[in-house]
Amino acid sequence: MPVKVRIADVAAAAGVSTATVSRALSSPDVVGAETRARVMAAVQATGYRINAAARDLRQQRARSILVLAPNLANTFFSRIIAAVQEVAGQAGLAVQISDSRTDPDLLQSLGHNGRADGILLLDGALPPDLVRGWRLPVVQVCEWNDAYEVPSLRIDNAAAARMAVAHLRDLGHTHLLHVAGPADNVLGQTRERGFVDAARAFGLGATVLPGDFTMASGARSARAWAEMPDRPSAAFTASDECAFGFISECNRMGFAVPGDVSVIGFDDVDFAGHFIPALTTIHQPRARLGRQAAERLVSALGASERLTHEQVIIDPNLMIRASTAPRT
Amino acid sequence: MPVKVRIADVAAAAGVSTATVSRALSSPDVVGAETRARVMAAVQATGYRINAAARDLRQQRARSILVLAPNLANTFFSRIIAAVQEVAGQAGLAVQISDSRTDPDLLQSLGHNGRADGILLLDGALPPDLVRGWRLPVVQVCEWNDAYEVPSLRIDNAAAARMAVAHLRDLGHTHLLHVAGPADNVLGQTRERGFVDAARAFGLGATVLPGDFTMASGARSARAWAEMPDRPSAAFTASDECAFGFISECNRMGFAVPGDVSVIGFDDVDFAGHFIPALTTIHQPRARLGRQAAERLVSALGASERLTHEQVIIDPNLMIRASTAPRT
DNA sequence: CTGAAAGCGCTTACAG
DNA sequence: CTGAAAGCGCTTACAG
Repeated sequence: MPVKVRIADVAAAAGVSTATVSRALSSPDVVGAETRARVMAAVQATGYRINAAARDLRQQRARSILVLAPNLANTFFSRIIAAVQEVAGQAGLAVQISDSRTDPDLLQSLGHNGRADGILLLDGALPPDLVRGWRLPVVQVCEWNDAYEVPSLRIDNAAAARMAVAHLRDLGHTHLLHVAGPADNVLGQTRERGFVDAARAFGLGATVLPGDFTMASGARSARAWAEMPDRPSAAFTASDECAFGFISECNRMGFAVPGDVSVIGFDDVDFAGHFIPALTTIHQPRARLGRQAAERLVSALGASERLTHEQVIIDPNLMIRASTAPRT
Repeated sequence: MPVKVRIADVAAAAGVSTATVSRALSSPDVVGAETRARVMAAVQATGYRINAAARDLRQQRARSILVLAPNLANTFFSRIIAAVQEVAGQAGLAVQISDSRTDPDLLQSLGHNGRADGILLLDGALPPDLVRGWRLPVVQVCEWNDAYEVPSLRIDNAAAARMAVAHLRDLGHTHLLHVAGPADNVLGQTRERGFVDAARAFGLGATVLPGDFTMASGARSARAWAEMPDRPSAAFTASDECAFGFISECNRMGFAVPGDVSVIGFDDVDFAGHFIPALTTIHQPRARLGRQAAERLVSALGASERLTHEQVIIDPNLMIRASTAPRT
C-alpha cells in the first residue's frame, strides 16, 4: 500500500474520475449504486484517507476553532477546554490552542491566516483593535470586554460576590476582608466592586487587600490579616487558589479556619471540596461554560451568522462547605 | 481595505508577479531592493496577511503538531500542554489538541489528514496498530508503550516508587499500604511493581489496594484501611489526587495524617505543597517533560528525521513535606 | 533579478 | 449519473 494515496489514485483504481470519487465520499446518494460500490472498494483497497488540508483550502474553511487563553498552564481552563474540544469534535472541528499573551502581530495573524474558522476567547485584556480586526466569529467566555463587541458568556460575578457577603452576614460576621484579584482584570474588578457594594448595602465593615488570584497572594494577605489590630472574622477571596494560600498560611501561623476566620473562595475548582477544611466557594460551571460557548460558536459558523454583542450571564451558585462558620 | 486580500492583490498593487511577492516575503534577499520596497509598500497598503492554509498545502506540511491525551480535563496535563505550546509556538508551529479516547477511525485519520506534521502522545493505551499506522513522527510523554516503537520521555516510575518506600522505611514504618493506579495503565502497573519489589527488598510488609488515580478511590481506600485489623502505618498512593482523597477521608473519620498514618503521593501537582498537611510526593517535572518532548518532535520535523524507539528516562525527585513522619 | 506556468489535493459549477 | 476543467491561494523549479 503506497504511503500517500491521493484521490487520483482511487479514481484510477476504480476507473472513474476524481470528481466521482469525491462525490461518492461526500454525497453518496448522488452517485450510481454500482459506481459507488466500485469507488468504495477502491478506497478500501488503497487505504485512501481524505486530505483535509486540501479539502479545506478548496472549501475555504479550516474546520478548526482556536482557543485563546492568557495562561494555558492554568488548571482553571482545562475543563473548559475539554468541553470545547468535545463540542467541536462532534461538529467535526479541530481545536487549536494558543497563548493569548504573545506577540501581537502573531496574534493578529491568527484571525487572518485561514487556519481557524472562529475564535473562543478566554482573555478580556487584549487590545480591542486587535480583536475587532479579526475577520472571524469570536465568542468570549468567563472574561469579557465590551469594547470587543462580541458575544460573551459568563456567570454573574457581582451577584456572586453579593452571595458571598450575604452568607457571611447570615453567619453573624460584621467585618469582612476581601482579597482582590488583579486590578487590571475585569473579574477582579467586578468581584471587588460586588463585595464593596454588598458590604455597604448590608452595613458591614469592609477591608480590601490587593491580590492576583495566586496562592502566594493569599498567603501574603493572611500575614497582613494577622497583623491587623482589628482582624475581620471572615474573608472572601477572588479565587480558590487565593483562598487555599490564605488558609494554609493561617494554619502555619496557628490560626484556625473557620474557627478564627471564615473563608470563601471563588471558582469551585476540582480541589475545593477536598481541601481541609472543604472550601465554601462560588461555583463556576466550567464544563457548561465551555460547552455552551463552543455551541454558540459552532452554530454561528454553521449558519455563517454575524455575531452580535450579546451577553449571556449565568446565575452563580454558592457551595457552602466547611470553611465558613458562625462568628464566635 | 478589502476583507480578503490575496497575494494577487498585492502583486497587482505593486506591479509585479505573485512569484515576486512571494519571494519578497519569504526570501527578501533574493529580490531587488527597489522591487522589494514596492512590494512591502503594497503589503502595507493592502493589509495583506499570508494564507497559511494555502502555503501549507503547497509546501506539503501543516506547520502544526497534535497533542493527544486521554483526558483533556485532567489538570495534570495542563502544564505539559502549555510547555508544548510554548516550544511549538517558537518554532512557528500551531498546536492542536484532541482527546485520544474517541472513535478509532477518527483517531486513525488524524495521522493522515494533512493537518498535523507530528503527534505528541500522552496515552499509552491506544492500539499499537493504530499508532504504527500513522505516517507521522510520534513522540510519547509520561506514559509509554513499547509496541508503538516510538521515542518516549518519562520519569523512572519504578525508581520513584522505590524512593517512596525507602523514605517510609527510613521513618521506621514496617508495614506499608499502596493504593494502586488502574490495573490497565502502564503507570499504575509500574508504580505498583516498584512498590512491591522495594518493600520485599527491604523486608517490609506490603498491602496493595486497587485504585484509579482519583480522589474517590483514595477515599475508598482510606475506609478500607480503617477497617483493617492490622493497619499499615504508612501509605503510598499512585497519584496526588488519590492521596488527597485518602487524607481527606482519614480526617473525616477522625484519623490524623501523619499522626496515625503517613501518606506519600505521586506527581507533585501545583496543589500538593499547599495541601494541609503539605503532601510528601514524587515530583514530576511537567513543564520540562512537555518542553523536552516538544523539542524532540520539533527537531525531528525540521530534520525530516525518522524517529527511533529511543527511551529517555528522567530521575525522579522525592519532595519531603509534612504528610510523612516517623512511626510512633 | 523576475515572470509564466505548473502544481499541492481536493471540490464543484457546468455540460452532457 | 458522470467527466473535464477551473480554481482555492499559495510556492517553486524553470527560463530568460
